[in-house]
Amino acid sequence: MEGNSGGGERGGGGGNDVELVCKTLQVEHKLFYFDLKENPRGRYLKISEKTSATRSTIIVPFSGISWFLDLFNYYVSSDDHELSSKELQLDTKVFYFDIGENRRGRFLKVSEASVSRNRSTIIVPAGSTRDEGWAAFRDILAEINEASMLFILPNQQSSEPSERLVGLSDDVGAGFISGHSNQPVSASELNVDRSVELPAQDEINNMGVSKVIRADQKRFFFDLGSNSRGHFLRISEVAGSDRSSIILPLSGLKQFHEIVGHFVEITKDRIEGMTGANVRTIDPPQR
DNA sequence: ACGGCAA
Repeated sequence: MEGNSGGGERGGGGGNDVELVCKTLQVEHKLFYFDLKENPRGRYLKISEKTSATRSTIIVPFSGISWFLDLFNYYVSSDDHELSSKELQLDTKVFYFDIGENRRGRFLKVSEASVSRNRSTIIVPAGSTRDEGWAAFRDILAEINEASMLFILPNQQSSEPSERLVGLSDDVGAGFISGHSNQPVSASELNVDRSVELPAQDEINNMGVSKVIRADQKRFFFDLGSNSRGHFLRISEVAGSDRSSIILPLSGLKQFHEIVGHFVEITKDRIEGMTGANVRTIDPPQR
């Protein structure tokens, strides 16, 4: 997309990265490009704002896409002028969302700040009626978020530690993790020793929330835990004396939920009438 | 076709 003529980009410019999804949106006289891209390091969403004279780009880590969607939903659906600024921290990057207004109207400024690069910013006009500029932007994010699920790999979250979600400055909706309650996890803690597997059985410090479900002959245990590298959900399949687990960093939990919802949706005529009646809360495991 | 941000 974006008329990459000549192929001059190389060495970190992302010019050779594979484009998975490309969309454009015009809001007033601005053109926004949304490119979901992939390279050997992982996936990311590039959002560019193009006017006749200028171009500005932000790079959203894959794990941040659904947070962007939620934040735009917040700015679209919240009432009038009680909108506050928000911060979204994604490992090494922080995104700042700020409302502004001038004689051309209201706008949402989204700034990306990272240690290595200059701050870059895009500005999304609210639009004249019902925030339709923001709503259209939100709709594109929703489409990309939806489409990204079709590309996701089982390893996506845990294989991309640089995209680990750290926290959000403020609660803006039911789906948000409140990063300031309990013990916020610092980025430095999360970045320690990336080469090691996330948890070990004996360093699990459970947080008192466990569930078990029975499906046919299998039992699945869901346990929250944490270690020096952060919080995670462990899902264990237990059959006889064998137990195998997957470890899901909390940064991946939201997308995990959305993907499960996707499969519930497309299989709903086959699972109709199967309730969650055999789900019960159990005592937390002892260490 | 605007034009914001902010170095």
